[in-house]
Amino acid sequence: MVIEKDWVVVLKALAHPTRLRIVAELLQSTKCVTSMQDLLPASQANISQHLGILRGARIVDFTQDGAQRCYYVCRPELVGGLLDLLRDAPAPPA
Amino acid sequence: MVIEKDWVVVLKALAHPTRLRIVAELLQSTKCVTSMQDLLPASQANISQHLGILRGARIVDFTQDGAQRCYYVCRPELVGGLLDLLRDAPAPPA
DNA sequence: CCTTGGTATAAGGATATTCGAATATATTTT
DNA sequence: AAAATATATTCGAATATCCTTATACCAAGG
Repeated sequence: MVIEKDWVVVLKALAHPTRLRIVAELLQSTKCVTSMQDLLPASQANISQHLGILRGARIVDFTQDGAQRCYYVCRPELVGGLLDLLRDAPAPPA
Repeated sequence: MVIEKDWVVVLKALAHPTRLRIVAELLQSTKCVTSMQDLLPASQANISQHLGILRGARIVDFTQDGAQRCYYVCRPELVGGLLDLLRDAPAPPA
């Protein structure tokens, strides 16, 4: 199997607790940065930094709505599928 | 959705080109460290370190066969599923 | 027991991530 | 235009990751 460099970028972007929570929330519904502050224990600057990383991995994108940016997961099948697999993965045999 | 800390450990373990190649190879067939050296551009020590990380994430395990350790993916549905998703994921809309 | 082949670990320096603090930019409201 | 709101960026320090080198461990054969 050929490993694409892009895959590592995606995995690295998701391999952080805050970013994984962000995409999980965004899968439920699109959200602006301010409303994410109410859901996550992170500062505005930090959330914005994480969103920049997720955007760099082309996992999320946004639509501008006045001063707000409405973020959404731009590859929902991929991200949703990954979360499903992780949720349903049986614990490894001890 | 509740984000398990374990998920991040798994994602982090896979978010490295060498480790992703290791698990892709191990999905094909179990392999010992020496034979992985022929497949990957990495030193024995480095491969061993990566295997240690993958083992810490409970992604791989091994059976001892004399002096050799026969590594295998201990959660093939999870790892195989992740690779399938990445392979089939449509490029994000430009 | 000594050597050899297979694998793991320790130590170290280089590089990358992470997060807070401060600042910048853009948009709306007054 | 000034103030307030929403978001992004820059900088720096703490921390983590990565890889190389050297060394240790362990099992089998002689």
